Amino acid sequence: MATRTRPSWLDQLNPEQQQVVLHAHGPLLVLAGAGSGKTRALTCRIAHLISVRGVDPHGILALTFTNRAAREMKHRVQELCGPEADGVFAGTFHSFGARFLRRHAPRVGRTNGFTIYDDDDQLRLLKRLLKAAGLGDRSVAPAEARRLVERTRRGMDPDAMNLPPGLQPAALRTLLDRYQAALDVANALDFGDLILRPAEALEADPAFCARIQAQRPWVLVDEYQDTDAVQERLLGALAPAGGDLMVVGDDDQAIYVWRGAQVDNILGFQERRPGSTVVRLERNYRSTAAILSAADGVIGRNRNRLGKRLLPTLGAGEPVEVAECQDGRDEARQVISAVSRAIRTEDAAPSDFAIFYRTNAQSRTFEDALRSRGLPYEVVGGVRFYDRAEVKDVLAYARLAINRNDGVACLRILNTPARGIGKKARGDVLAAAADGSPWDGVLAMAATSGRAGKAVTGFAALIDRLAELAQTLPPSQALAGICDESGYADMLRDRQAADPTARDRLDNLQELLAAAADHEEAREEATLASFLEAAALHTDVDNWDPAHGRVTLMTLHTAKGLEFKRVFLTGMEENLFPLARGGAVVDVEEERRLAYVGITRARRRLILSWARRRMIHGETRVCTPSRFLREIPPSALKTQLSPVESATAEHLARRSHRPPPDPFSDADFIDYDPDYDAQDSFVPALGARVAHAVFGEGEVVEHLGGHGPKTRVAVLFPARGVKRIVASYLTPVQT
DNA sequence: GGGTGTTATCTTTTT
DNA sequence: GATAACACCC
Repeated sequence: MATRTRPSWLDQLNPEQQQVVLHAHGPLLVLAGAGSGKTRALTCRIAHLISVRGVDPHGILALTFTNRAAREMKHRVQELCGPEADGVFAGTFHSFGARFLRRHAPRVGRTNGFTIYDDDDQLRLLKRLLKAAGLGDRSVAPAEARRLVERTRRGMDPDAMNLPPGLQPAALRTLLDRYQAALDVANALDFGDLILRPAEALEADPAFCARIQAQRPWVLVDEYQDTDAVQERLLGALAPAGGDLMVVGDDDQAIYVWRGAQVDNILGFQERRPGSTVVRLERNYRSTAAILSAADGVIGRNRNRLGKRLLPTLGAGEPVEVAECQDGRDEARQVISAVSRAIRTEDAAPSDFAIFYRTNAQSRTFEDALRSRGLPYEVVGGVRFYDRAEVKDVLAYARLAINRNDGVACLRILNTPARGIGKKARGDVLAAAADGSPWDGVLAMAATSGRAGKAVTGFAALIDRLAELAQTLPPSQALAGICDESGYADMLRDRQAADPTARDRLDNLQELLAAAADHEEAREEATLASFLEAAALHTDVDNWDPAHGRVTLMTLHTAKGLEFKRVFLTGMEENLFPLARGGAVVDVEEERRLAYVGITRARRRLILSWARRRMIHGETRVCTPSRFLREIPPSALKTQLSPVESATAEHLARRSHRPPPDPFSDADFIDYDPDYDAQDSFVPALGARVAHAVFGEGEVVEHLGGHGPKTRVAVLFPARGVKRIVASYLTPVQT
């Protein structure tokens, strides 16, 4: 091997990081605790492959979950080895899938101009299909239908699912078929397709698959703990068993299990890829020892984890603080006062601060408080810019101009602004379309005389004119033309007197045009189509930049992967965090991992707040402090929690002093502590699908006795055989 | 057919 | 508290 000079940055890495960078060949699993420099190890490895081992950058594929993470990774590789890094593909799973499919569209029955249906598009389509199937009214909620679609994508069988009362497996199959057919007619693919279809295309043609593998033999995956079954399938196709696949993850930061991520991917990696190397990164370079102690105290309560240390490299730092507040407004007041005080007296900058919360609804009180104090702030997440109704409407015109068969787009703007195509005419259009696209219905209706026919003719002519714009003008000008020609901008202008939001909506359209202009700057060959794809795959955090110099407000989920000097973790109350649904906490361990993610974002200062009363769903509720507060070692806290709090959370305090059993002990049978999380356990029925964090998913084959959460059951795990387990260690698999 | 007002519903996290 | 579906009136 032609070894070039040993780069100086290699010496700045710790031995484990060096091991990652220098790893020669074969599968590599990196278990990286929070703040352990995993991105550094990842980027240095890529740089090392290129500049020392002489690997062709085009042979490197780095997959992440957000565009922001991908951009940052690429940027850092460029810093290390210069413009050579340009050849590396660093992108999200979805952007990789989209790019792959543009190139190989015919393999999945599409043309390369296919449209991407986002969540909202998917929901609208399902809603229409449900209505057409007579399941429209409350028997099957569209969101439920979407979950079922996603579940079948991950390989589940409708017959094995727990379906809502109004839906038979056969009806679900029909629905799925119609959904698929509608996507086919529309030349559209939904988010799930962007990953599933490439996997299927590769699996279907071994020679093709081998060619792709040879093109990009180096595959690196970040945040591996959040991959789902389909993503794992894609990775299986992209990297052969003994191939150079590197995955980096932290089972303690798995916060998307609710969305189908399977922690089993990371837990079972070594088994699936024999001969793999495992490296643990446990030295933390981000946070003070006090913050790490808090993080460790909380995550240590989880039973289902591989178990990692967080070794501090910094001093103890300031103790972690807990702020008790009277209500949500008081909480906002206290938090913002602390921010403002630190800026005044401690030379802190607004961008040092992050305010985290469990649900988006909590952001408002903080926004109000920040605004009245005149502090610059930025809310990241919530309603995505590209999900705002007016933005989606205008983009729907663009989509329809490019692709007349985009049914969701067509129906969305058929009568927006109002042009005389009401409920009746809309029904006629759909009837005329039959199994074809709604546009076929539009053309059929346009051929009729009468009032509706005339209106529809006008609509068809409008779309033809817009198509002309779309073909001849750059994206920003084409969109400007759409706002004008369609009458959409006029509609908003007319509404300004009556509707105070109309002004904001007009501003949003201006912002859309600006975003399109930015896109033109950034891409060599910017087209309206490429802008639409970027818009569909864009996330809110992609734009976030500490250089904006603002206080950052975001949910804990959005915070993953980021770090801040000073962090406020707010709403630390039972039922809010951990969040309860329908009166019960669904998965405490996942909530706890979320708390762990939040705590470990903080570099220097961490303040947790809780309110005695809080408005929830429009009514004031009395709250008790989160059990997670109790789980922080008292030695890491500035002030001890008051006795009142411990009285209200007595049972939580009691259980929190018991060490969790080791989930990896060799004992075939795991002992049960009745006080521990009893309220979160359930007793699965015979034949029920259940999940175990270590063994994965299985089926209950026998009841072995015991009562309530103590019930012991035998579970058949496809990969591991039959295990006898106490029910409380199992979670139901939603079907 | 369209626009307005009312009611009902449901509130998590998102590539 | 906010939004969406719904009913009613023009």
